[in-house]
Order: sequence, then C-alpha cells, then structure tokens
Amino acid sequence: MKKRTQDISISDLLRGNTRTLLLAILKDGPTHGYGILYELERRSEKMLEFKQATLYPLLHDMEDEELIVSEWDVREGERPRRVYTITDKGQKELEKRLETFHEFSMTMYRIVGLNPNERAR
Amino acid sequence: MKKRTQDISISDLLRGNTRTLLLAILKDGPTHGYGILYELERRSEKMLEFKQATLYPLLHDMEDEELIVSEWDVREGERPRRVYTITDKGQKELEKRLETFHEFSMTMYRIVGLNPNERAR
DNA sequence: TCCTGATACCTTGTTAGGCATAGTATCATG
DNA sequence: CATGATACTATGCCTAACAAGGTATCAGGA
Repeated sequence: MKKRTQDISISDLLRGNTRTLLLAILKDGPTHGYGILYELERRSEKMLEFKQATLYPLLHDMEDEELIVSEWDVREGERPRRVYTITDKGQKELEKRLETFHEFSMTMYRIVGLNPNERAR
Repeated sequence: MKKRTQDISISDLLRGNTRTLLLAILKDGPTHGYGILYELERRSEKMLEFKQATLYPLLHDMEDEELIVSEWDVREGERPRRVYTITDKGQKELEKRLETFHEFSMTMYRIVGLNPNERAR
C-alpha cells in the first residue's frame, strides 16, 4: 500500500539535544525560562525553538538532576521570573554532551558522505 | 527531589536520522537488510547501529513510501535475502534530508559555540 | 551428535521525549 | 477594554526507536 512520505521533522532531530542546548545557553549567563526561548530563537535565526511544554518541564527535571539551580527574581512592578544558573555538575555534563554531539555528528557526516565545511546546496 | 542525571543516549540522537542513514547506504548500491546492519557498523566504526526491530519495520515503511524497492534474492543452497534498491524518489528524499541535517547540525554548532573542524577534546 | 554463534527475516508491545492544549496572571498599547 | 507579549505551570497524547521474542539455515567445534 502506498503511503505518504514521512516529513522531515526538526522535533525529531532536536530529540536528545535539548539538554545540550539549554546548558549551552545557560553557560553564557543566568537566564529565566522565557528568556531562553528568545535566546534560542535569536541564536538559531529562528531555525530552532523550544515549545513551552518542552522547556519548563525540562528545566524542572534538570534542576532535580542538579545540573542547574533556580531562584525567583522578584522586582517591584515586574512579574516574578525564575532565573536559572548552571552548576559545576551542569558544566561537566555540558562538556560530555558536546563531545558526544560532535562525535555523533562527524560520524553522520562520514556515513552519508557529506563534507561539513561545504555550504548547503 | 534529587534525580540521577539522564544518560546521553545515542538512540535519541539517532531519532530522525535513521531514514537518512538508510538511504545514504542504499545510494551506494542495493543491499539486503542484514547487510545494511553490517555496513552501518563498518562505516561508523561501531559507533552507530540499528536494532533489528528498528531496521525491518523501517524498510517496510520506506517501501510503502516508494523510497526503496525490494526483491527476493534466492540462490541455490543459500538463505533467501530481500535486497533493497533506492528509487529516484528516494534519491530526492535523501538530498532533502541531507540538506536539513546539514543545516540543523551547523545551527547546533553555532548555538553551542563549537567548531566542527576541531577534534573532540 | 549436539550446541553455539552467525546469518537472515519478522512481529508485538513498551518507553520516553517533545508537543498540543489549556490555564493563570500581569502589563503596555491603541 | 481588548489584544498581544511576557511569564510560568500542568495534563495527556503521539510516535520513533527499541526490548524481547519468534522462525529458520548453516558452519564449526566439543
């Protein structure tokens, strides 16, 4: 039976990389949840985005895992924000994840016979 | 509550890249299922592997999607093998997928501040 | 002779990560 | 005073990859 071709899904490519992205953004300074959404959009030039339903539970999990810590930033006349800071454990986790990501990506490039330095056609 | 850190999972990184890998391998010539497993292991130097429960259903789906075609290769005194060949549609799909993969990967590198040309530490 | 491991294919049900959807609330702007 | 942006949270769904199990043939060793 003929079926429609599976769409290529960014969500699937994102899978397994969300923690890495979060840690990488937080490495450059404490940020609150909503700000991370903005920062990711900015750095990726709108190619990538987290859905709120992805981001917030993930932040909570990562705090449970002690990769990040949070504190409420309450200011007069402003909505309270929960600001997240990367921990030492988080830094180490980031290093490990970057290594794995890099190794995986280079293996992918090798297998498919693509050169990472060439511009996309 | 403290939780154990999520392990970095190759399965998750693989997600969304399996069709791309399959098509890339079949692009270099018709191959039977079990042979694809071997070829992937060889090209990735054992970093990547498909589980059989991933491979076979995927091959069937991709045949339904007309990205590949199969025929039984029956030989005297040998177990029958189902040999898969990439179609024109599959070739085009591969191109699209490679473009998306490349774009995604380069975006990842940019966001995490890693240089794809540097060796992993 | 029988057992193990490799080859070769297939199926059923589970898992878990990302998401759709919905809800709450504040503030600026027109 | 309605809308959109900001800011956080919770519940339940979807689906790709996998664990586990099955069938069968053949070679090689104990």
